[in-house]
This record gives sequence, structure tokens and C-alpha cells, in this order.
Amino acid sequence: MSQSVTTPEPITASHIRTILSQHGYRITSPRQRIVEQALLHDRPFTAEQLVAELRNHEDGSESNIGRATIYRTLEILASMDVLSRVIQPGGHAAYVVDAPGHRHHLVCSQCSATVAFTSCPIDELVQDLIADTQFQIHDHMLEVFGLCPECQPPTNGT
Amino acid sequence: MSQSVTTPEPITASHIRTILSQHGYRITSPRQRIVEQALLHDRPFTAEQLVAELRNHEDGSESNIGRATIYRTLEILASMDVLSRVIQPGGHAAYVVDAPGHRHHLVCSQCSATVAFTSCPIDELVQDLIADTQFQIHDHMLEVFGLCPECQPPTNGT
DNA sequence: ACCAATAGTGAGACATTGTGTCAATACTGA
DNA sequence: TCAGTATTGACACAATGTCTCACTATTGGT
Ligand SMILES: [Mn+2]
Ligand SMILES: [Mn+2]
Ligand SMILES: [Zn+2]
Ligand SMILES: [Zn+2]
Repeated sequence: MSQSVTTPEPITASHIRTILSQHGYRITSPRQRIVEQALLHDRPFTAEQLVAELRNHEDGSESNIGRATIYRTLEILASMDVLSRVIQPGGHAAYVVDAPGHRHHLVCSQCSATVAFTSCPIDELVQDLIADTQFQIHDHMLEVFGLCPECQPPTNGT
Repeated sequence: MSQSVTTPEPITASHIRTILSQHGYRITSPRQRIVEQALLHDRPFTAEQLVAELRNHEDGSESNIGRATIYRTLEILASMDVLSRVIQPGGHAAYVVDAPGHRHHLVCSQCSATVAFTSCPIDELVQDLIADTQFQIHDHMLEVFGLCPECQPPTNGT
């Protein structure tokens, strides 16, 4: 087996609290609820999805979390590499929970099953690009799309 | 100079008409105006940008083109590789005019200057991913972000 | 424990972006 | 020229994202 596939180490809500603190962010109740809700997902989820999920469930005791708060918090979590911003096949933005570090994702176009991988083939390319264009290169986005084994049409084995 | 950078061959409106025909699309007046407007751009532009630009200028003679038509046409052009869908640093979708073929883009985060390149470092990676995950891999998206020479802060050469 | 400073919140108005409908229109090939 | 049909555009609507601002809650210092 090559080095491509990452077995993600679990990341906990308390770990994320620590990271928030270290970055100077306050530990607030909405942020904690957002983090916990995000951690329930092992596939990409959209901001609006979380908005819906966090809208007071049957339990009328929970207060609502404002849409703006959710968008803001997701951005913060992404900036700290707790989440990754990914692009879904259709072109829409979503987030996935991630262990920290540089990751890319292989996403099933059908069911959104996601496999993170760490090998990044960009590094050598970047050197060429810098030499050719004189750009300073700060970032890149790479997403790979396909069909997971479950979603592949059965081969017609006559 | 390495092979990374593409000097784009010009693509003309009439060439695009041919491509449309070959794909079974009709040559309509709105499509021609959309194509011509798109060709004026050498940087990424959004669908809404075109909507605005095509909204009858001072010249009251031109009729309006519906928003839906513009979105539809851009998708068609992208599906024929006349345009590429790209993701801007902020995460928003845009299109760039392209010579046909497999391209990626290096985009300036500040001024959106764009350099297309053809070298794609994905191929070997894809083999590993297939072996490791059993996914069928159909597509990928790669964008590189940075600062073009013009937008780089001057080095403080004391 | 208390307090002052201030980061953070949420409601909602609003802006932007994208989709769906459908009668009317304009291409195209025959 | 004409019938068949792909395409249009207006518009309503859905979805997504941004902004504001008075109010609240967290935090570090005392
Ligand atoms: Mn990478
Ligand atoms: Mn490629
Ligand atoms: Zn799948
Ligand atoms: Zn620039």
C-alpha cells in the first residue's frame, strides 16, 4: 500500500477547545455546540446543513444559534485547520472535519464518501511555476472526484 | 524555462460557433453575445459579472438577456472546454476563457491575474489513490494561488 | 469572587447567487 | 418555406452568504 491514504486520528471537542484558546479565541457555548455538531460528520457538510441541524430540535430548551455565528465559526475552525474547506463535485463549498496538517480529499460524486490523503504532488510543480512566472505562491486547492466502491455500477460479469 | 506555462493560443468567436454546432447546439443571438462578452476577459469573471455587463448598456436597442440564459450558456461553454470553471481564492466560482484541453490556473489573490498551465502532477497520484481506495476517479480540481509580480510588496533592500 | 474591557452573539434585513417554470420565440434541417 | 423543437426571458423563488448593532458572556486581572 502506498503512502497516499491517511487513517485519520480522532480529534476531540476538548482538543478543539484547546486550539481555540491557543489562538486567542474565547470558548463560548455556541462555538462548543457548533464543534460538537461538526464532529458528528464524517463526510463533507455545508454551512447551511449545520444551520438546519442546530436549529432548536424538538427540545425547545436550546436557544437558537444565529446563522452568522455558524458561518463565522466555521471559517475560524477552517483557518485553524480543524476543518478543511472543500469543493463538492457540483462546485459548491463544504467543510470536512480533519486532523490538522496538509490534506487533500478524494470525494465520491454520488454519496460524498471522503478519503483524506496527505501526499501532495504540488511541491515540484510549484518550483517550476515560480521560476516561470515570478509569482509568490501561497496556497493551492486540490480535490479529486470519483466513485467509491459502493457506488460503482456492478460490472456485468457474464 | 520549464514546460509549465502555456502561451494561450487565441480562440475566436467564430471558432466557438463551430464548436457549438459540432456539439449540436444552435447558434443563437444571445449565445453569440455571451461568447463575445466572455472573450473580452483575460481574467476570471463570474456569471453575475456577465449578467451586469450584458444588461442593456446606454444603447437601449439591445434587448436584455435573461439571467438563466447566461448561467446556462456558461455551463455549456464550460462543458465544451471553451471556458474553465475555477475557484477564486475567496472560494467563489468563476470562469476563464481557455484554449481547449486540460488546464489548471495560477491566480493572483490580489488582482486575479491568471496564468494557465498544462502540467498536471495528478496522474501518478491517481494511480496510488485507485490502488489504495478502489475508487473510480473521474475528475479533479487544482488551483494555485499567490501574488503576481506586480502585486508583490517591494522588498526592503536597505 | 468581582469587574471592566471587549470578544462574541443573534435577529433579521439585506445582498448575492443560482434554479425552475412556462408561454412565446427563433433556429435548423428537410 | 415550414414544422418541429431547442432556446429564450421574465419572474418567482430558493439557497447561500454578508452586515449591522444593541445586547451578552467570557476572560484576565485584581
Ligand atoms: Mn497540497
Ligand atoms: Mn489536472
Ligand atoms: Zn459513493
Ligand atoms: Zn496580481
